[in-house]
Amino acid sequence: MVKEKSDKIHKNKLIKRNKLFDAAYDLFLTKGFSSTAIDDIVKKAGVAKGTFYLYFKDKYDIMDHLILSKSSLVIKEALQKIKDENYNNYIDRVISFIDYIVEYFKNNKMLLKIIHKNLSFGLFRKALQKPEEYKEMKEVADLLLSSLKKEGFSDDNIEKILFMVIELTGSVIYSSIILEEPDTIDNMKPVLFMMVKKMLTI
Amino acid sequence: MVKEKSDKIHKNKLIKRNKLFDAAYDLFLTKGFSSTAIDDIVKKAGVAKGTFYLYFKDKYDIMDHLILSKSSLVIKEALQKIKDENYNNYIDRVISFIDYIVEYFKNNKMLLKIIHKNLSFGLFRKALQKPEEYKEMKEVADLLLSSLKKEGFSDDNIEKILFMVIELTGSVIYSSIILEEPDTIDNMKPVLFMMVKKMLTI
Amino acid sequence: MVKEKSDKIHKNKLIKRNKLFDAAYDLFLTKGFSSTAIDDIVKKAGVAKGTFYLYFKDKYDIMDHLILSKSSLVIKEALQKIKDENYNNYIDRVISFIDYIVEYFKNNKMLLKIIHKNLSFGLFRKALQKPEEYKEMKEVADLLLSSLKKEGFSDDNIEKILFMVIELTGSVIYSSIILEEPDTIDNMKPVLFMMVKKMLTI
Amino acid sequence: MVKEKSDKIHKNKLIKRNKLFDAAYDLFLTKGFSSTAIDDIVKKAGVAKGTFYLYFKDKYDIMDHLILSKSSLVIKEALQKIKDENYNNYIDRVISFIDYIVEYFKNNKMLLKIIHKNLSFGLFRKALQKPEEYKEMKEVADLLLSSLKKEGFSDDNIEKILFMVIELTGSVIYSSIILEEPDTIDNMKPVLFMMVKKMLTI
DNA sequence: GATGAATGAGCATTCATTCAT
DNA sequence: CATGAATGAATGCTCATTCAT
Repeated sequence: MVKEKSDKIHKNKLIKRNKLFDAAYDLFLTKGFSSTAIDDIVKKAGVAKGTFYLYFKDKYDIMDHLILSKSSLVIKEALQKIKDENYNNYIDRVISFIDYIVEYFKNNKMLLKIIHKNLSFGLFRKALQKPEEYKEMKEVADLLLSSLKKEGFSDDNIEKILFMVIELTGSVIYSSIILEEPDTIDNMKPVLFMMVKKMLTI
Repeated sequence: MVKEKSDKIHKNKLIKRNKLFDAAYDLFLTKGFSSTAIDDIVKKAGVAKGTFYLYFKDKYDIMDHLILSKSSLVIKEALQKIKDENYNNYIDRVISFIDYIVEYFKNNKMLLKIIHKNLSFGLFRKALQKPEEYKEMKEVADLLLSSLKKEGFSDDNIEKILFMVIELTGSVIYSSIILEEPDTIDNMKPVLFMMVKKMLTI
Repeated sequence: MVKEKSDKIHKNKLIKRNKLFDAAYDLFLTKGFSSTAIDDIVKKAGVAKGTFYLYFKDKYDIMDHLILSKSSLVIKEALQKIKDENYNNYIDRVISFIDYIVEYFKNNKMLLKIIHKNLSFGLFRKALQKPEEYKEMKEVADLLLSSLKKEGFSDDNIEKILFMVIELTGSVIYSSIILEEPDTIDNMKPVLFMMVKKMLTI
Repeated sequence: MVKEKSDKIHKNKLIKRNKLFDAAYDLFLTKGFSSTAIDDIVKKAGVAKGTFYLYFKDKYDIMDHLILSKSSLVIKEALQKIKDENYNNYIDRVISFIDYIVEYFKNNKMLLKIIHKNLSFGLFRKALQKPEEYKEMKEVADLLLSSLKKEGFSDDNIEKILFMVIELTGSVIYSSIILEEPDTIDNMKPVLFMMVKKMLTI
């Protein structure tokens, strides 16, 4: 009886939190981050202003959670894809991984605009640090790292190189999709892949 | 006589503009951009509030000019350096260019923080588009581009590759100097150079 | 219990709104509209600045409400008077109605200054459009309209003529009371009544 | 020699003043009075800001001159028209006078918006008080007044009645042309004429 | 007379945060 | 847990006016 009740309460709490989360996501996408006031979020979520502060510290807090959640999703999907495809070649795996992310953001420009240059290694690392939630991710990520290790890259360098690949990818994706600078993403992709291949070849 | 007069006025205007410029620079460095109010800037510059709006549209406007001015300076110096050194090898030239910039920002962390990830190709291009002011820069930049061309890179790819080199460099510099992520800049440098060499080798 | 609570809150809100309303009225009367800052209003009302925007959109909004409220009051009283007096003659009714308004503003020059030429048909109509609040007004107004109709005025013309009578009265009241132009109100009144009688005679 | 010179200077002064005048007129018409800054006026006029203050006290000053100038023009034209037409009947003369003004503002809504309810007797009187400039106007106005006098109106009442006719006309013109309230000007005109006739009939 | 750079008071408006209910 | 009225500091921006040249 008591357990049921607390479950219900817990569920209700989660519902409110999610309502805020979704409302914020929608508003950040449509109005942009800085133009979205907490007032807007709570109104859209249908809760009182004070309630917001029960679940999040401030606008930046909910934004951080949003970026983490949305980016983790993409990365998760991308990792799942290369897990499913079973490439022999580790480079093809990375390229496929990158390709998935590129295509994802081609279709989600607004999200890309928001998470902007936060699409970075730091995020990647953060995602990997929540082991409970990202067990499977970690698993696949390790696969990638061990592949590179097998190829003869030094332990020290593997992480750094992966970091650079991710940063480069993030930069190109943002710049070419949002600004078409220096060219469209479709024209950049072959060059990007070429560069990534070079970077990952010993 | 008349000319002298207008010269003096013109000079005075330049002085005021620079006062605002310098004040804003100092404040952005110490307090950060978003914590700096226009009130702070004019107080530090010793001019009236309205004067600010005589020279700049708003805080973002002065920031843009600041980023462009400060970054141009670094790039100019770096280009001058590789011009002076007369390398035979075009890759060495690029590496030397990057090295200068890395070292510069190692000693100017606050500036780096401010111009953040604006240290990018877009900026580079902007600087090159002010021909009157950046004649020498253009000259050396062309040298670099022609070197790559000579090496057999296709016209189409040269710009894209250079873009990626710059973006990667910018990302690594920012991340490693400010966040020491994934490692310190000194530990990242050799790997960065390695990657850049790979990217620029046909 | 719950009802009591919400009643209390509702009451408090009304009190705050009225405080702002009264403060604005006082200030508009003494300092004039354009010289009154929102700062002045909230200071006088003893509430925070933000509170103002909880109840009114801006200075013009509170002004509109003020004009409507104050003018409705006068019109209401004037209508009540002619209702009480039970004239046989419809023209005497109108004259009496006008006379009440003239005398009212003779004793409230400051209010007249504020509502200026807003004392017009538009206002009159606005007031009549809030049926819940102005049921009695509507009732008496209809009496007036039907009187004119009975006299043989065409339906189409009744409204127009009434409009003109009101506009003329408003103009004369403002001009003669505030500017004594072209003469004092006491000297204008007989001529005004004469004109109104002519206008309402078929 | 000296005279020529001062003539030229005087001419130049007049040119500048007129430039400001025309610029202000254009801007008030297009942007509205309160949205027009002195900055806008001087920029459009092609003179320096300080120059404005050489000719006008402030924005209200130039506005007053504008209203007087533009309204005088209309009234002058209307008076000229009834002078030319040589009606026997004084009422027809007044009706024709009003008709001219109505038609004028039907085609100059923007001007009407600006001079708003300033189209009043006060203005009429002001115009008549500048004898040098408005000699002809005075002449025709006197014709009108004497006509009414001849009809048996008492000296005292003539001015008051004329005042009311003008005020009523102004109100109806503004309300019906700008707001179409309570009806369009074309529907209001016959009723207005009817009322005016009644007011002017002994 | 003419200029236009400089001024700075003045003001509306926003919005994160609190807290009594 | 939830509410939402109240707060008031913070701040960008305008614009009439002045005055040295």
